[in-house]
Amino acid sequence: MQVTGDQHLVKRINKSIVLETIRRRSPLSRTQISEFTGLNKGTVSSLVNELIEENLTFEIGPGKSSGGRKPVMLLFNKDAGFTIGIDLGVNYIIAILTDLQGNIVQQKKIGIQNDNYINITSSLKDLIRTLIQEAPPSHYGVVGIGIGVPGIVDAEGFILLAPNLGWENVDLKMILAEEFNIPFLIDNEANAGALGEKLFGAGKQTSNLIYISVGMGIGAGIIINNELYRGLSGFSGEVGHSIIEVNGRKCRCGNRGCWELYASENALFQLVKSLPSYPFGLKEREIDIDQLVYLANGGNHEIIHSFSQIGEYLGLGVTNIINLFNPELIILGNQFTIAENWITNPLLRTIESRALPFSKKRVTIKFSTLGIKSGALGASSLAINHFFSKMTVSVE
Amino acid sequence: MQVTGDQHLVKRINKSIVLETIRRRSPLSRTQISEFTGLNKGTVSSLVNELIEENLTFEIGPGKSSGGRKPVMLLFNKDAGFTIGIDLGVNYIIAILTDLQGNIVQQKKIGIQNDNYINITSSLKDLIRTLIQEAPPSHYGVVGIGIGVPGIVDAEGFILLAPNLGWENVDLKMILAEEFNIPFLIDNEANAGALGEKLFGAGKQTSNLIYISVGMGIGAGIIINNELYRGLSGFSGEVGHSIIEVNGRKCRCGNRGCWELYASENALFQLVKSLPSYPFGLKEREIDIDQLVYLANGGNHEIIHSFSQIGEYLGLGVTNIINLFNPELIILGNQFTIAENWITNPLLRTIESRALPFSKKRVTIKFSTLGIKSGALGASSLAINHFFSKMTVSVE
DNA sequence: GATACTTTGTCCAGAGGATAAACAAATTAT
DNA sequence: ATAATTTGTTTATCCTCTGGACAAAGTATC
Repeated sequence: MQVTGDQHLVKRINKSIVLETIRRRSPLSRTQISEFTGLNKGTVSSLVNELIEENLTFEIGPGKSSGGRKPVMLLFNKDAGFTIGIDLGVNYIIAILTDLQGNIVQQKKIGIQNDNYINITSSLKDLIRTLIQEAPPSHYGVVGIGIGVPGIVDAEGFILLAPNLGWENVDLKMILAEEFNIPFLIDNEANAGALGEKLFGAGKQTSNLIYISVGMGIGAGIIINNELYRGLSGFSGEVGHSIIEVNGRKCRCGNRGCWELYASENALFQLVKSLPSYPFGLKEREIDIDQLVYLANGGNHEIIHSFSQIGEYLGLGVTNIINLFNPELIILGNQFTIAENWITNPLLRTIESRALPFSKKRVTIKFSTLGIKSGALGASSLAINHFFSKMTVSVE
Repeated sequence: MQVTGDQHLVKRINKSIVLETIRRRSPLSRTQISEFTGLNKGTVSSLVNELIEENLTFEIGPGKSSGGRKPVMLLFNKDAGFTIGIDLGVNYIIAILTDLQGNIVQQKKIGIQNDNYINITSSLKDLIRTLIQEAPPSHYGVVGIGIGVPGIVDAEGFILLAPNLGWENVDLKMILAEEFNIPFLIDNEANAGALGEKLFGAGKQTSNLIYISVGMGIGAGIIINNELYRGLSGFSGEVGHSIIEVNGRKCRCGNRGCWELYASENALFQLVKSLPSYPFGLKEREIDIDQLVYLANGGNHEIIHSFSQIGEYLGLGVTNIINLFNPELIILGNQFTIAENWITNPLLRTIESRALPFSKKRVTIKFSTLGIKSGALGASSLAINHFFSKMTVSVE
């Protein structure tokens, strides 16, 4: 049984369109909505009034006249509800509270170094509890909680495998739903990141983009026609395990020559450990990407060369992605972007010399600008998307 | 300005649904359509009557009673119009005439060995002219002409590059439209093949599939959520040029270590030429894939081993595709499928040992069953799709 | 074979929502 | 002060779907 057409569907479609228009273009007047959408003035009027009753928009008073009666300007009510976005990292949890436009109103960060499963879930619950309490009063309250996980998550939010957390087959959603009666949206952190960039970051103007998350491993989130592509079981984008060297090193995934063996944070650390002057006067536990960037900035040629080498390998995989998808936009995100200055040139050089001319010509490469909160923001955007998708229909 | 909802949209949506239901499930009765779709009986009745007036369906008389009045069975009128599908190969042109269900009613094949551009377009026109004349009389006539081209084609059907034909920037659509006032749909042969498999072949039941065309080069057509994914400029799927060997052989695309250097028909020929007992008593010009399969069937171990080696490399690229897309179904098509018996085992073995467990578990690998006409059928399906898409809307 | 029950497909009144046009209110231009 | 313009609401009309009534055409049962 499918979605058939009737008057209610028509109304839902048009109400979606009006709400989307207000979300994207407010402040604006009813007449402007009518012009932008092509809907009749009367129709817009009645739909807007319903949206006002539902607390999703409100009037902020008269605007400028253009030679007649002054328009009544409408604003999207971004404070009608709030979302919580959580970036569940390997060593940390970042949790944010955002309004419906993704503005951060509250944030927490805690360390979870080598913590076990019980402690992590308990910390998660604490964070969520606190943020819910700190949420300003609003009509819809906290409408959803998004969580980005460094691992393989299926379409229902079930965590199949998160190697760096040591998790396997964890139904995080169920565990959290015991305490909180709020929709949970759990997804791979690369998927969350892609959506975040699409809604709030460098990808706002773009309907086809690929977000490449370079951290300890490599993952990718694919947005096609403004929608996240999830593949068959919801865990596409395991691009870190594509083969770029047939007889390359062994990977713990069972394969050989996987891209992330040559181009991730992990790969960088391996490389750095083999350098003559390692450990550069640092204690071993202090070797992390921030320190390495610091050393590179200080002029350490060995480190600079290492970054350059990893940057080239990064470029190889990005080239493959460009050739395969022919995307408008590639956004590089996660930890490794800290090294942007040291990897940009080798990265772009590799792409320039290797990618197919046709695809290369129109693709843009950007680094994420959402910073350290990009993962959490992406997770929030899962929740925001979910909240609006319930009241939204589109036609093709 | 977007698509807004009104009564006409409702009607179009429901008429689409009814037509789709008839196309897919006929013969069936009005009541059955009502049950399948959830539409009211009266609504179905009036929409079906319109479809009958438009010659897209017709009544074939009473069906079996299930304890009451006999239903009037409806059939999709597959002969309401016809399409022409053309596989523009490197050495040949295959042209077929099909009904609206993709049944072949007429076919032609000609050789175009090393023919120049003028001769090829003139041959194309001849073929089209002939097939139009041979089309049975019908209400809509020839509703579209699809052409699959071995090269890079943009979203408007403009041929950017077809190296094996020696074509660059050819506006084939315009050239043909001079003589024929029929919609032309021109696309990469892998895209056409993917659509063909989705509509008529091994992919009927599947909404996410990838068709990999292995001929002189390798291309792929990607179908996501029942739709062809075209990327930014309409020429995604240049998967043959993904890097699988960082410092591998030079490719004429400018890159190194491209997959198709190791896994295509071309790669096989290179490999075979380096064998000790080459040319196996054949004249050089007789070395083609059919001959090699023939020799392998005759027990030639060197050839068998070559097939096996190419099969393994094929498996490497297929593994990458599986890891990246996590598709439900992979269909291997084009010339190389002739060697199915000799490459299946090494191919599957490689995938088995290399692909990520999660993705591997649910993917199915098939060989195309549409045979030598698969390209032309795919091209026809472009035209059929176009014909119905004009009268079709869908809601999400 | 007569009667009751089922199934099919059409018809019709009613409902919901969009549209165009009329209109009132508010503002600028002359 | 009057005319013209712009905004947003109201109203009459149109379109399409829906549910229910109904006629036609079967089957099942006694």
